[in-house]
Amino acid sequence: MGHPTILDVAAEAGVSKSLVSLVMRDSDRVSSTSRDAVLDAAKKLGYRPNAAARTMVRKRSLAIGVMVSDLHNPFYAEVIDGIYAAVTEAGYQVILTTGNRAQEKETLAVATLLEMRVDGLILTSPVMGGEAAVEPSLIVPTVIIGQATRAKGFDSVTNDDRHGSEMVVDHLVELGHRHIAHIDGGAHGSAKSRRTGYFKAMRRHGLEDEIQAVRGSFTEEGGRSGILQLLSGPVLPSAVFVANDLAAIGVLRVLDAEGLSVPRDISVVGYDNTTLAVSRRLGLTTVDQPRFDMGRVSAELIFQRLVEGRVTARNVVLEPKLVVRESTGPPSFQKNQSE
Amino acid sequence: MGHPTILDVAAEAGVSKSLVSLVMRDSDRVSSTSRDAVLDAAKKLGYRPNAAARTMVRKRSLAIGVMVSDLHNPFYAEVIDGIYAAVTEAGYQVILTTGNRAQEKETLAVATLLEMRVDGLILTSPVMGGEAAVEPSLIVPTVIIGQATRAKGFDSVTNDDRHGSEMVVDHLVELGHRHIAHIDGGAHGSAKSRRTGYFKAMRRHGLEDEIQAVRGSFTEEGGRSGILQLLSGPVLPSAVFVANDLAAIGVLRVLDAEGLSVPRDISVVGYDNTTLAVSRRLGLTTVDQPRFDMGRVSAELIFQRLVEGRVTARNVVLEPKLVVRESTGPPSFQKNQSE
DNA sequence: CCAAAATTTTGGAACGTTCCAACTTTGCCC
DNA sequence: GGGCAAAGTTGGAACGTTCCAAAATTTTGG
Repeated sequence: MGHPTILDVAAEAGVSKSLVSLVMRDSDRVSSTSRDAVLDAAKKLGYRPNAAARTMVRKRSLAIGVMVSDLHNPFYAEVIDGIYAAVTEAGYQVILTTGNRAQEKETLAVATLLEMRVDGLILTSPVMGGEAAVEPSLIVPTVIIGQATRAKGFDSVTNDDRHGSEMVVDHLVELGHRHIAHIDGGAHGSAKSRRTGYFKAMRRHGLEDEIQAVRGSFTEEGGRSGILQLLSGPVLPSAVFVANDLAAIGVLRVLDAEGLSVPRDISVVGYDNTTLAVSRRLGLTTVDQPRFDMGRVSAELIFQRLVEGRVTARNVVLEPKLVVRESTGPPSFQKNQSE
Repeated sequence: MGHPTILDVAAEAGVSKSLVSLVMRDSDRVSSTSRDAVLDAAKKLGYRPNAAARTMVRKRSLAIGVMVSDLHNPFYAEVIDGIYAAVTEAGYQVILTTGNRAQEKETLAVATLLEMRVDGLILTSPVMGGEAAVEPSLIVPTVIIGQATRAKGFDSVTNDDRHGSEMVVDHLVELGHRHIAHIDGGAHGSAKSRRTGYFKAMRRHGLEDEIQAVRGSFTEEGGRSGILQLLSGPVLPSAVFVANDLAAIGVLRVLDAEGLSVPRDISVVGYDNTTLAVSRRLGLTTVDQPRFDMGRVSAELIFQRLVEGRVTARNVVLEPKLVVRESTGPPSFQKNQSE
């Protein structure tokens, strides 16, 4: 036969099913005699509560569902750590699914979680965009990580991309750079904010004439094509701010092949502080998003709705942090003169 | 009110609950008139099946649970891709939990899956070891990935670590190396097999006198301490085979700091072919485990038990593949003379 | 147009748990 | 030692679905 049930345990222990249920839920209104008898019987039979039955009668699962957009990107691992921390502290469980960066699979992954009747839903940078989360959010508290949104009904947690970019420019200016180029991440939401931050900071430093932004993407290839475009221009910038670490790696590869030395000939900065950035030989100066906190806060937002009954949407923006490594340094004189 | 039920849909569509159930399960013995009416009603109400109720009455969940030991390690992402491929093809769903490399959290993660009544269980290199899987496997088909085991009752999928190591030594010998050292991965299961493969291949090439194995671990620090030990010896080996890529990165960092050039002064090989290995400037020669296939085969093993009724345990060993990059080359003459 | 066959639809039981109100037992106090 | 409160225990209803046997409807064929 299959799994033993609460009734099997009750029979074995010589008590009623209700009492077994109480013991399993750790009630304090059970005599220690009965408790021991029940626990012994449960152990003997290898009893394991049936979450499906519990979920059905309680009308909640005590589980938070997380749709991870891309398991290959180590960025999310730490976000999930933060989610786990807050969720388990609240006595809930975490269930993960993944959408593999494909819209249709994401929808499926979310559907799976909703059918399981998770009590809350966290979506990490869904490709399907904020809009697709509106429907789930009608049913269950929903948080989107990494995608600011004006859509009502659900919460979001992001880092301040604009400010992060400004910090990058500030850092480079402080080192003495003036001609600072930007390879952007495309039309994506946070790519746009990073680009805006770059523009804003350049202007603030009175460097509007030095602004040079080329189109790229959040991939290695995006960085590669961006830097090739810059290299083909009349003047090489003394520093490049690339939309993310992955693209920055593409830039470094090209510079390496061209025989240009970093940071002597040109400084390079990324964004995200992924493990790629700390890779050997040359550490990449980059911007660190508070990943753990982003996860933790997301879970907390859910419990605010679940426990405290909050109903108005909240968009939490966390501060990123500049991480200076060896890929940035003062500009060389030759470069400045060639201007 | 909360989620609409099958009864709400039935009332809306003017049919019985049984008919709604039939439509939801895509039965072909439903008139198209009724089908349309039901689907319209379901859409209008935003009906979503309740997996808990379904699981309870059907006594199976149509879900395969996967305990991922470490989300930070990109190694597992591709394994999970393989699992997804096979599982979704079979019409099942994948549910993930993670144990974060902590025995107690792993147990919890597995318990969560078992309480959800998953129909199959896949554990990726559990720290808790094979033994802890014996109990679950009594209840549900269980596969362990990355840990060969003689324990009965569950299946396992591993790569042939021993053979992989032999290929590394063969490659180095072919390049002309004789003094090949090994930094091992500790007492772990696959670390032992990799070590054994190294010994075996060295003997096969008549290089037993050149054998030099030092203790390390599957971490960057393990590689670092291992190479420092070798550097402090009287003679530097002309090649080092490190237990995994992460540790190999540690080795490269130290060599870099010491001003030693790879592969001119010394060749370095890793294991696992993680993204670390393809990182910029210097590609790491390493051994690629067929990760996708490991995942796919794991899922298939489960379905063999579930569908075909297989009961005897199977331990599948897949062939790894040597990936030659720039971190290996012929030994320099000086090094050989210094012998 | 009728009977038989085929197709479509239906209500009730079951799944394993929690909740609740009610029942039984124990402990306490005068 | 009797009464009362507190503590401990209990059975039945409910949760939302699937399964099943049976009922209702439609189609077929003579």
